Amino acid sequence: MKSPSSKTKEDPRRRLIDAGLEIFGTHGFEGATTRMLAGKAGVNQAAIPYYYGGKEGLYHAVVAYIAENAGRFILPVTEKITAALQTDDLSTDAAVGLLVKQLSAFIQLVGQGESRRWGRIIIREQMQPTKAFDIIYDRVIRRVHEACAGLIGHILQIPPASDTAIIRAHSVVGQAMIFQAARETILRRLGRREFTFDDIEMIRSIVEDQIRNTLRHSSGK
Amino acid sequence: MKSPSSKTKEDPRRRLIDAGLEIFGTHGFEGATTRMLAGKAGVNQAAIPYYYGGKEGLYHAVVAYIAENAGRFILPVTEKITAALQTDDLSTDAAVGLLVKQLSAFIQLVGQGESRRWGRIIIREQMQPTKAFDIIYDRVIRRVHEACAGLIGHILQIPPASDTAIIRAHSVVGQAMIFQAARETILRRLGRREFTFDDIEMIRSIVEDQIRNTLRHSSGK
DNA sequence: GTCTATAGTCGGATAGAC
DNA sequence: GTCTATCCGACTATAGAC
Repeated sequence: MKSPSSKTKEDPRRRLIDAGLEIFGTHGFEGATTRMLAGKAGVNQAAIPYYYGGKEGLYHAVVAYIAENAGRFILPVTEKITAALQTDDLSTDAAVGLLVKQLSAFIQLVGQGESRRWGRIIIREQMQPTKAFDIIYDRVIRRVHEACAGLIGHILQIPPASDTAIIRAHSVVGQAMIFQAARETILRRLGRREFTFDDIEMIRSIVEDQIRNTLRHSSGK
Repeated sequence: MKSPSSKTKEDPRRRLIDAGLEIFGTHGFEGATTRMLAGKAGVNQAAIPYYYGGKEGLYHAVVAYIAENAGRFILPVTEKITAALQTDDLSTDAAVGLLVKQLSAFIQLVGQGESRRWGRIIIREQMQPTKAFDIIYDRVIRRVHEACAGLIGHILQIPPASDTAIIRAHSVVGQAMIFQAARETILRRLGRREFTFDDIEMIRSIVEDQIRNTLRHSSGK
């Protein structure tokens, strides 16, 4: 079974993206070499300039790929939140529930083994945004953060664009992100090589705990 | 005033460390070049192999320098905690207070402008530990985490080496670390180029809030 | 102790065969 | 569309003048 003019074995473009997730994640953009990338993908080194115009073009394609996949997973919840915030008859409990739901989705995303590959790319971009960061920031990160800040503003009855709401939103989202950024340290402390299902569930429940307890007992400050 | 045989203008070793903080922080170990490092330090490129045996030797020296400075700042509180945990007549309120104090020290450390330079180095090492990570892990990170897990174990009346205590400790410390890791994103959301004093104080108070509310209302789970 | 010069390797992109 | 071969610049480390 081989279609006439589509894929002979598998699209080299796709394989380069896959290799990029691994290699850029491990070595960073500067540390990655086109030879590593081509080797991992099982294609020729000259294929990178050919298909993506160069190393940087491949990198941008990789980040866009990450944005699309992460977005497909968590943006549905985000959109539900945006809609709920516009109805104006959203109870505090419901808002807290939505926040927990958004964070749970995020933790699930971060918890799955695959995220090890692309997570490092995103954390690096968070530390030092390049042109590639705009791609994922506009498509995913900003939307999720605005939704969370919106919910927090609603719960604490403060403006969603206030510094307080923004910083609290980062604090909440950060709790989940940290298990991505400090993954190796945490695993070292736990004496494991990989998170178990129970670990993920425990992280989820701790974050839920912190959301519920913190937001319930805080005045808007 | 110039001592007979010590420093002519300023120790080139010191200047290389200083350049290393900046350059390794910006480009990572692989992305940094000896020419960048030497240029920033205002010394000759050959000075790096001469003084530190090579690029990697300089990198290790930089990480050791970070460990020492960060340790000088936060380990005093850590040691106070370790001592308090051994007395066995530590009240829950006092334990919570110590945890807040440890985190406040950490946030202050992370909040100061200088941390922008070395913070990225440490985050990178957390994501992908190299030999250099052992230096700062053993001297600082492990101690702080063990102290925090100890306090949390005490407060929640669970073993300090349990997965729950360890993960909760990471969750708490992570809340502060995220303002380092996601610094650029948060500043982008806030529309600033640098954290203000008020920002740092707000972060500190939010973390304190979360510690007090979460640990007070949680059963050990 | 600090410099210049250079050796030897490896980087990304390109030319051109097939 | 995929390969080999290669250009040329940049890399780290070293040799040796001063």
